[in-house]
Amino acid sequence: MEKEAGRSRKEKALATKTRLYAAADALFTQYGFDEVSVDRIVEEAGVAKGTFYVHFESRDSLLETLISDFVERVDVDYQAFIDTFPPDMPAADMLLRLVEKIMDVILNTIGLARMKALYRAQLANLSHARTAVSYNRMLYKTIMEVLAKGMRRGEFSAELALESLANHLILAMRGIIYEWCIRYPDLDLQAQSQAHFRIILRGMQG
Amino acid sequence: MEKEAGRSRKEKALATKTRLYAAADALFTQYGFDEVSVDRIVEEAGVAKGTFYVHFESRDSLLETLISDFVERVDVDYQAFIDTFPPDMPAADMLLRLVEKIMDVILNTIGLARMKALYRAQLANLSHARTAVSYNRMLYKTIMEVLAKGMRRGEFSAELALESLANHLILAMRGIIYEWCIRYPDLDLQAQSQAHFRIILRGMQG
DNA sequence: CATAATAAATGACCACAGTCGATGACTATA
DNA sequence: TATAGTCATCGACTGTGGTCATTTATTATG
Repeated sequence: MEKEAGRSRKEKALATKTRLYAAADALFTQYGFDEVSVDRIVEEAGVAKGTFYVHFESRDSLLETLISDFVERVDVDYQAFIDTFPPDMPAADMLLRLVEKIMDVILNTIGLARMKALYRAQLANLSHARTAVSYNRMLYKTIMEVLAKGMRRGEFSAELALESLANHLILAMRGIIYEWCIRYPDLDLQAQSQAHFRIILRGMQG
Repeated sequence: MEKEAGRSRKEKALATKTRLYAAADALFTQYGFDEVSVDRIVEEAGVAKGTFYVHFESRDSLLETLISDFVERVDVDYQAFIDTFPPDMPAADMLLRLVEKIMDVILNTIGLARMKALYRAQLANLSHARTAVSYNRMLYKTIMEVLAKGMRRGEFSAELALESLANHLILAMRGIIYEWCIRYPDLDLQAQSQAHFRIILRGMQG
């Protein structure tokens, strides 16, 4: 009885959270991100406003979760993408192609509005530790793999640690994307990212 | 009469705007940035709320202006700082020292809160074209100068245009600062920026 | 000088994010 | 079964950024 009943209570709570999540997801997709209020979400989910804040820290944090989930789902493709390259392709070239692919996804699937909202939410966050790092762990892993391959072939300077290199690349990507967000439409994301990464990869080579 | 009277009207308007600006500046400095509401600002300035929006597009835009002005005032130093270097110092070293100085100012003078607020405001902006680019024109000019010196000495690859190089450096700086903002306190701004710029500058060398 | 045009200033108003004490359905214990 | 405790839920409430029709003071025109 203890477990049965206990689960039932938590189950209901989880169901409520899921309803809120689903409602928000649907509304955000249908309308913009700035167009959907918490009031509208709770109305759609059929719960009171206070309930929202039982399950989510804030509107921004829900937004962050939604987008992170979305991005994570997309991220899975990258590994498969890398596997289509000829094995003798230089790691630097692989990374350039990977960056091109990522920017393509950002341009055509994620979009400016979502990206801006995500970056803004992350800046608003006070307890970011988890989210900011984890939302593209998959990507990080993929980059590491390519770097390791290049390292084995002696394509990169041995002075720098693998993780350090990966961090620099991720950091650079975020930098370019941020710049794109605040300068749109004056910055060509593809051209700029390719040029920037060519410089960075050159600087990493042995 | 036309000019006299006309000026009088605009003078009053300007005086009101200045009062708002000064009140906001004082309040923002005294309390945090997130702690000061428009209501509080207009109360301090002794005007109605609507008046605020006659003179400023939004709270964020005022914030942006305030911080930009602050940053611009600080920027002036950089030129003088550069001039203290021995003339034969490699341009790359100069830039590394410059970056160190800038990050020092960000860490010890501007601070995390202001920086976060600025970056968030820029992401919220819809008509960014001017601000985002202009708020560190002085810095841009300084970097260009150092780059030009290095270029003349053949320290950088001739393939890349001067402006393009400067843009990459500015972009990288913003990227690191953004990363610092969202990962604080897990990221050492000085160490990370030095390492990152070493890579980039290496990638730019001929 | 009277009157029309202009634009700065106003403050009631709105929608919104987020809070918190109250409520009552469920669970654990006797 | 009775009782005490817990916790998801509620919704009225607060403070916020931003709007807008209206008022008020100044300038241009007859």
